[in-house]
Amino acid sequence: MTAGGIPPENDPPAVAHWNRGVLRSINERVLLDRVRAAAPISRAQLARDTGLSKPTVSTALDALERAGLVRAVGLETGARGRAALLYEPDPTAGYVVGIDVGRSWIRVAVADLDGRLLARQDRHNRARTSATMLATATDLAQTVVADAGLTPTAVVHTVIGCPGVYDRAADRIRYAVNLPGWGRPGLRGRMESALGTTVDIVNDANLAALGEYHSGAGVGCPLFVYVTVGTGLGMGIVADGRLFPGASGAAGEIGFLPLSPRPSDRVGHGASAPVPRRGMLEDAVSADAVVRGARALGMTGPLTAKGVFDAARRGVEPAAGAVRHEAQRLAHVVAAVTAVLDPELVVLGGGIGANADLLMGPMTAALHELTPLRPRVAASGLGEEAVLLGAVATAVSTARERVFAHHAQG
Amino acid sequence: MTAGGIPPENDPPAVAHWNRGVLRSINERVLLDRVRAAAPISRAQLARDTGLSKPTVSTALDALERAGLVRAVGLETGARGRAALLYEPDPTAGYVVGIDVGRSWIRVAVADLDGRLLARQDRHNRARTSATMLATATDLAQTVVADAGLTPTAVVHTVIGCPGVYDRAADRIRYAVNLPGWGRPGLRGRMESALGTTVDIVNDANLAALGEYHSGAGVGCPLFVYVTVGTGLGMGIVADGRLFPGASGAAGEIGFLPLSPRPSDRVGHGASAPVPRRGMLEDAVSADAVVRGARALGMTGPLTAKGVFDAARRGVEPAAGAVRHEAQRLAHVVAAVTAVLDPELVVLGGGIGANADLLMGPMTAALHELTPLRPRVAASGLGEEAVLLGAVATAVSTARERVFAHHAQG
DNA sequence: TAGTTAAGGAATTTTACTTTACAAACCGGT
DNA sequence: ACCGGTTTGTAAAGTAAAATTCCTTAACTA
Repeated sequence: MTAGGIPPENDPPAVAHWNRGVLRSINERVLLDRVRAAAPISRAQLARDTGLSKPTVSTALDALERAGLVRAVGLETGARGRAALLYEPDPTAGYVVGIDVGRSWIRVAVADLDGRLLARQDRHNRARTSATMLATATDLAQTVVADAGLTPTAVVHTVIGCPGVYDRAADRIRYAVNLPGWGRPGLRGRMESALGTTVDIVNDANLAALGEYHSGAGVGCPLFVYVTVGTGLGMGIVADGRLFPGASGAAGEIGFLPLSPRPSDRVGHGASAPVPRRGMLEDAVSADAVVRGARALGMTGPLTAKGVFDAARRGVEPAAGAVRHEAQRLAHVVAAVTAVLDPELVVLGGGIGANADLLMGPMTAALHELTPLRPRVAASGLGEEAVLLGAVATAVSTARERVFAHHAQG
Repeated sequence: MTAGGIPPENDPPAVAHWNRGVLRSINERVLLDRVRAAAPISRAQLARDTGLSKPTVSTALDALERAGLVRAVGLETGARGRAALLYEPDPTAGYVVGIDVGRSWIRVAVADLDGRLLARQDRHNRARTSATMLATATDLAQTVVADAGLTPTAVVHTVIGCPGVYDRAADRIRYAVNLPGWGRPGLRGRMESALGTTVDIVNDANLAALGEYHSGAGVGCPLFVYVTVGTGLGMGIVADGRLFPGASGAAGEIGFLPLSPRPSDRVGHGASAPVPRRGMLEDAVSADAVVRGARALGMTGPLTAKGVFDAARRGVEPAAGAVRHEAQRLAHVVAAVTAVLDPELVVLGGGIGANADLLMGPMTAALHELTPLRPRVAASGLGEEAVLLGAVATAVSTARERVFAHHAQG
């Protein structure tokens, strides 16, 4: 009959069934968002806020209540007319797990859909292989879920933060130099079957950035970057509340920033490179560099970056000099990022955020000499908690989507 | 009665009039997009593609046709059954003007809503004041509109590309060092009253990036940057087809990239700066730097960047060396951008794009030594036309939105 | 206790979609 | 030339969901 032997199934419509109750879903979504934003709130107020009619609000809210997404919370009394029934989002509609797999600590937290932490535990990360680290994390997660009095099936979603760039297509982590075996493919699938939830794996600096956006120094900021300096150098970019991941998830990997050619333009003769040597800025800015700088200025003995900062705080001059130099180098990093991205705000985390009292002043001064662009600069509001809180916040967002989608379609 | 003397106007609904025919608008929008994507196309095919029913498609398409947004274009004959009436977007529903105010040329083009150029003119930019430049541009625009046989009122929107960063809030251009008087506030208002259309003012590198996205080397690419090197250094970032403007519109101003500290970490004593001198990479990479490099390698006489490239193409060794050095420096710029943004593609324009045959090889080789990230690198597909075509393409997008919105709401 | 004000809900109308049915138009074959 | 097969476009009927209108209920106020 037709060309092929098998009658070709109609191509799936470019717009999947727009008309079967989609408007209803949209309205329910709008109402749920509004309840989240202005809880506790009455049906009548919702109608005024959204422009929907009262009957529509009522039926939609009934549906949301039956689905367990919102719940009545009390009566608004004291005003003139009839008392209003107030509603709020039901945080027990689902729970999430956030995990921070750091180089020395593994932290796990459980939260409800409001983002309230119900339980958490930290454990020293002594494992040095991918398998044991994964086992520690899942074990800890199960413990914490039990601590919160939840069954594992109540958990809707898990977000794991770790160093490196997770390549979703290949299901493996790239550029995670310090975690042996961590680059083996299939990580996500293993985590999902071990935890019994969906799992997202996200770079730790990116999660920290999202954490600062949701509850730290970057709350509500439409475009900011989170820069962390510690063992290495990392950055997360948050634009309009969402991560800017780059084409392969590697946006913000400023450890790969190259060292620029000398400003003096005196090129050598022939093939002698005008670039002094190839290398990454990471070596020049990370915690080790602070120690190296302090040694070069005459400090002796067993030194750590923290020790140098503490000494500088006590007024020890070589340490203070090393700190000033670190501020200079950091200013270069921030200036480079600023020239490319033009963020409104730069949040400093990691070791830098912890020593912002010393670094911020000279850093901003150096920055102002380097570029006419003037982003606000602030210290992290969450400190070491940033990654974990970011994981939880991201998981909550995803879980909210999923719970609503399940109600609307399933 | 209520608290305040003036009864407070109800807050505008958070969701602006969801009620009145929203679903209809959405469907009409979907249909119009589909007609644009697959013209010429029949009502029956539209129904199949969108998942809407045939009657719905018919009534919506009637509305679009009455509004002048689509038009019947012929009959599909030769197939099995009844001949189908075919529709296409009506490009005469509105027209746009694109203007490229460059340092030496002012270019103007008029296009219809399909983006087809109807007329264009270029004129040498001899003006050196803001006022005369503006007068030249508006004069040229009016001429070109007349050339196209249009009345000025047929033009819906104008987009102007120029150096610098347009600050929408302050209505003035910042960082446009080479255009005296161009930073005076009120530019947009003056242009709008002079041209009788709405006007957008956009950085020229950003427009070139959009041009490459719509019809150049970056067609359909979800994340790419356009880097232009000429008198200065500029960049535009396109993510998901839209410009990434940054917090103040200055994203991509890589002329402000700082020169990094020396990689050798030997900090000096006391306050002697570890940063050799403050300065911007722009000086080290722009066209002038090519000439300086060539002189340093022994070339004499009156030199231009173009001359150096031509000489290198003829095999003159000092020139070839200068080009290699330029490629090295350019690789540093690209590596820095890549570390921050992780683009899928880097499009090279301006003088670099014109000499991609010489630069691309050594540039990518140097890039691969600087970073493990490997963005694709390509030469501009539009050359000197990029800014103008980008202005037109952007104006077409805005005009399409506006024309449809006018039909849906007005 | 009566009056005022606002909330919630029922009945009705409006809008805009789908389904079903059908006439019109085109092709190919006899 | 004409007829069956096939597809397009439209008309009529049916349905989902929202708006409008109107009414009851509940709380505070005088």
